[in-house]
Amino acid sequence: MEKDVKIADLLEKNKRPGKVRSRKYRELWSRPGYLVRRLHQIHVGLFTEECGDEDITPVQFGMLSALDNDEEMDQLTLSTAVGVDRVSGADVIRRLERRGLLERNSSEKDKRAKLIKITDAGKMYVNQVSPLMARAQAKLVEPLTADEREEFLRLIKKLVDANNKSSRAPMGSA
Amino acid sequence: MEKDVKIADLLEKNKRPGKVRSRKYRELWSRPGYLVRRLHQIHVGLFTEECGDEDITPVQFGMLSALDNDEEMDQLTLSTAVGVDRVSGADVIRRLERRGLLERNSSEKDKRAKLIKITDAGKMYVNQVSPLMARAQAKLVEPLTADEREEFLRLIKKLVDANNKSSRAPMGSA
DNA sequence: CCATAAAGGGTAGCATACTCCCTAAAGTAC
DNA sequence: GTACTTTAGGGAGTATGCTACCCTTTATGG
Repeated sequence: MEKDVKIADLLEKNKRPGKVRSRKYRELWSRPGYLVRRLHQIHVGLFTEECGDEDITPVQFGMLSALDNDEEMDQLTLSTAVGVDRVSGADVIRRLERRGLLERNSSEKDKRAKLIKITDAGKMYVNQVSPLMARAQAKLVEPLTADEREEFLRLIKKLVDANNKSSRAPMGSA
Repeated sequence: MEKDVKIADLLEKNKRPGKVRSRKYRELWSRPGYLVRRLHQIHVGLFTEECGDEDITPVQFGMLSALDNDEEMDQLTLSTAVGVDRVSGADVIRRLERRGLLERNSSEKDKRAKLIKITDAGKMYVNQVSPLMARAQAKLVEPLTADEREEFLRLIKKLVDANNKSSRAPMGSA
């Protein structure tokens, strides 16, 4: 019954951890998604290193940046512009409101909506933190040559643009 | 007093939202860190789309992958290998243990350590989900040409390698 | 006008990903 | 061997980023 044995072996092999799968993404560091997650962690680390004394996070600063042109918008519009879903966005807004960096007022025209506006304190805060944020951004891509940096930014923009719909919080503007 | 007015204007301008700061990272989509965060969200979205029915997340799958060679390691070593800090790692381990995909036993040699080992169920699970994971990885970089994909992976690996120390959870292997 | 659908928002709950502070065990110095 | 430091882990607390469900208001179709 040599044949049966071979079939059993094949079945067994199919379940083994060492099963020969598509080699392509076998190692963690060969998985694009893994590398993106790691680079995101690194960015948060660099941002915190530069701006941590100011007690602010990348998303919070992104939101203040989006408001820094004095436009007033509802929570959903703001969240979409920053690229977070409305629930996370509402959390961030609450924290920034608590610190007096933005205002949250009920809309007259649409009683459902809460309109968000940056405060003077928020504007000054953005001006104060901007250079630190810029330094964190620069550090992130510093290991690349100027040419590589340009190419990297082109490629990642292409990926974000093309895949935008795959995220629950698609970018609004850009 | 025209002069005074001008100075006041300058001071005011310095606080204005529209103050001319370094233009480089003024727009959200020009900030590398912002693009990385968005691409990370997109990857999680794609992964969930492909593997969501299996009730698993990228980090959980990464951890099972790291254990899939039957090596036994303590929680810290495992967390480091996967690129998360020990607290997040312990959380993930707890959830995977609850589902019977890995085992967590106190070490004899070092009474502080908990040794983690993948179970047979875990190994079969990895084999089952691997093709779905691979599809999510492929989709993430699909918008690029083959050449661009290669270059993108080279550049992001370079960034992760060079900045590894900036993250709280530096990669162990790779 | 009225029923229904869509949109803005809220709460609850879960999963990463950290912080800080604590305990216990192991290693090191003297 | 005793004191000091380091290491593995636990617990509490915070921030992002989701899902799911519910309520209210607005818009739409007849």
